[in-house]
Amino acid sequence: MSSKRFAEVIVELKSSQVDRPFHYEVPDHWQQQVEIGTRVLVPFGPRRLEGYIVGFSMAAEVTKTKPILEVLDDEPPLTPDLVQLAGWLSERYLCTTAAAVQALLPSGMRAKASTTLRLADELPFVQPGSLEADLLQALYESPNKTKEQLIAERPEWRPILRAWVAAGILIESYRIKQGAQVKTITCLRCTLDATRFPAALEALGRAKKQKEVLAFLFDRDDAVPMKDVLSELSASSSTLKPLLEKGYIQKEEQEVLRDPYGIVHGQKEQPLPLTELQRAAYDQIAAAVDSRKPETFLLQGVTGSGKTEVYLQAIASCVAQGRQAIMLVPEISLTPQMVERFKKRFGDDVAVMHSRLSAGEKFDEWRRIRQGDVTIVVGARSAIFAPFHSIGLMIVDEEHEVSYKQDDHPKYLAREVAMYRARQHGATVVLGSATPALETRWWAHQGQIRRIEMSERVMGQRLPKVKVIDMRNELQEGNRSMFSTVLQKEMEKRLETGEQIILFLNRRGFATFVLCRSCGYVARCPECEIPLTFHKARGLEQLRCHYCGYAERMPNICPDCQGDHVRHFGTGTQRVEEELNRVFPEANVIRMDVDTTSGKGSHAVLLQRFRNQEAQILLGTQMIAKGLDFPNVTLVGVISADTSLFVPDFRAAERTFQLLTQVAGRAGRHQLPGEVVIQSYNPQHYAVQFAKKQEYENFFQHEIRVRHAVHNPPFRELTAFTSVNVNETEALRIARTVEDRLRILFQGRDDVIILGTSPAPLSRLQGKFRFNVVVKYVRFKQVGASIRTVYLEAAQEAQKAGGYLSIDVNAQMIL
DNA sequence: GCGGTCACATGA
DNA sequence: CATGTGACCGCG
Repeated sequence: MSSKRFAEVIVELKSSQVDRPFHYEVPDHWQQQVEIGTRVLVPFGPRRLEGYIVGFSMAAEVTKTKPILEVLDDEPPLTPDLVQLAGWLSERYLCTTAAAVQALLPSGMRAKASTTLRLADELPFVQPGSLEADLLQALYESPNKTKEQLIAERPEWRPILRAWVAAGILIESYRIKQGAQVKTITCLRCTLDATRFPAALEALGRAKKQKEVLAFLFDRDDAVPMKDVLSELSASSSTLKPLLEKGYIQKEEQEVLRDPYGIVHGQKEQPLPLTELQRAAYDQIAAAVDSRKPETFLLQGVTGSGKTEVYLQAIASCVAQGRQAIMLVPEISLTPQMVERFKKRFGDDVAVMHSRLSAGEKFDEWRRIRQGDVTIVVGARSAIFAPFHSIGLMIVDEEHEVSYKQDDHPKYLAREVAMYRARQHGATVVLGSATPALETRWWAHQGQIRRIEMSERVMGQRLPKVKVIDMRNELQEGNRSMFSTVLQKEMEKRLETGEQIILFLNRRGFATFVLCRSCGYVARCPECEIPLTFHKARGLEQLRCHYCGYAERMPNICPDCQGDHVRHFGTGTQRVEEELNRVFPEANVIRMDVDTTSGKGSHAVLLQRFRNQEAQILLGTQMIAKGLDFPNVTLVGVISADTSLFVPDFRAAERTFQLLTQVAGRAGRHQLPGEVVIQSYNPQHYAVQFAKKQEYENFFQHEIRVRHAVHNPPFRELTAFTSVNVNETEALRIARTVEDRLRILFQGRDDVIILGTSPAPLSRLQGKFRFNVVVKYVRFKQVGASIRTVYLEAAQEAQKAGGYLSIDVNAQMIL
């Protein structure tokens, strides 16, 4: 045998102190089974931990070692390229390798090792009434309790347990419990062959039902699910018992995959004919996939230009080459209709991945991918980690969406992960949007990305007419309603003709805060300092904090000046609904917001009702802005374009433009011409003006100059440190430490700008103080190592101070 | 991340 | 000195 190899294992602990490989001996009987990516159970100090093999080293390099205790899977969960990806994630987003590994595997993958205890023959002598006596009694009474359970019950038993194990009074053994279980169903099989079957049937005598069951199973070659047998023959399980006892039939467990969507039966849908523009886009993408060289496209197509059909056909051509494809969509647009479209085109070659699946369902979809049962994945952000072995194409639809940035560690950006995997696999990335992220459009301008434009709508419909209403004039003219005269008139028209209306409430940031019109008092959450929002449920007027859930009654008089002019201000969907009921009492309204769509599937139900024309007006927030397509909608109203413009965020203009453009795109996608009314107190703002004309390119030209002037993306990348602590001075101190160290490290570097310590826009969340330090730099490669050092050191100090420090590399939003 | 251990305070 | 408590050490 060649010289012994030792496994380098990353243990499942998310602490920077242990974020390095540890060496373990591979027992001979596992030599064949372990490879890079294998999940193992290893001894780690006094504990047993799950870990992943990330490499091997030779004996000479190893100083200390213990043997691997267990190999946890038949097939390694991670492929070597995923191990490499985990390494990259940890470097790019400054997280531990363990955290990266966890992000790229389905939740529920984690196994739990538990320790069982058995009393040896020799019993300990214990003082009656002592801790030891209690423990001994517990061990007798519930011998199946694990060591972990006992310690959780009475922590003071821990040292006794340790002593008894050392003295040989207790014998430990461990058991592994998989997180998500492989689901099995019980099946029945006839054990008899043709020679013994007649005799057995005879022997059953007058047991008619038993004979039926036996004959039924004898006719089948395969095992049949028990519940099918019972329902088919309308037998009960008691019929089976004698057959099992006689050994004529046997039970066996068969693995099944949970399939949350089911297989779509019937004819697979055929590809649709492509327009000239679609054909041109398809040809370029398919050629890139063929070339097997990594390449990224920006597919910039106006709403209704038919991007999805291009995606579908590009995926088909990729799959035809024996390679796999990943399609990312924003979580919100991962609707049943969307999934159905893929299932209809590709049948059961498709796996679906999103956050609303149960842990078991996720695990099973993941296994279908890993085992090669499917070639296509449709999913939200994390689907970019699908464990395919040869990816040909990755599509990021609506690539500008903020939801492509993960909000906890590792705070990855799906678009970047796609581009990294493309380099690993020689794959093509397609970033699709009508309103691309400014960065993406800029990279296309610079030539790093190839841009394909689709500027015409497939059906040749005209873009909707957009009117911008200056709300300041309305107020001057004495219209105190939230609907301008124009919007109200247009709505009346639609209600008469029976056409439908979508009302969009741009509620980002400041919603319905409560303000005293006499003294300016604003009701805030005592914990978070965030303006409370007004809610009305079952006649009860309440103020609630959107971040921590705090609630109080709506005050009648101002707590500050005792005046009686306290009003809720801004506009929430509920208030618009009330106003609608007042102005148009005969109209049916469907309201969609967090309150009405919390239940599972309620989102889809409401949309279906609107589609069935059970209501003339659909009223909602961002969640109705995209992906919707209703033939009978001819009017879209935006109550106020302003709210998102004044969010303290450099992307506010971009977001507002994108939102307004998307919303406007909802109108008139079919035969009927569409109209859009945007109300604003700042109608002259360029984001509003360019959205009105649906001019992305002009908006881009304008905004890019703004970004350049103030050194914001795409000219610099932003990384944000957030120091969090219940103690304000400590939070501030850590943030200042970060700032000071960064200033020292980057002294004299004009490619780096440090924005000093400032209270975070959400300065108090859940009773904790938050301070931000933001670094702007040109190339992460040139600053990453320094930022990492500062982060690791300061994070440790923050922990000592009872708080924590988090980091967001390439932050999309500073919160 | 966390169990073990060590240094030190507290109390009789 | 026994016992409790908090910091920190090191895991292969």
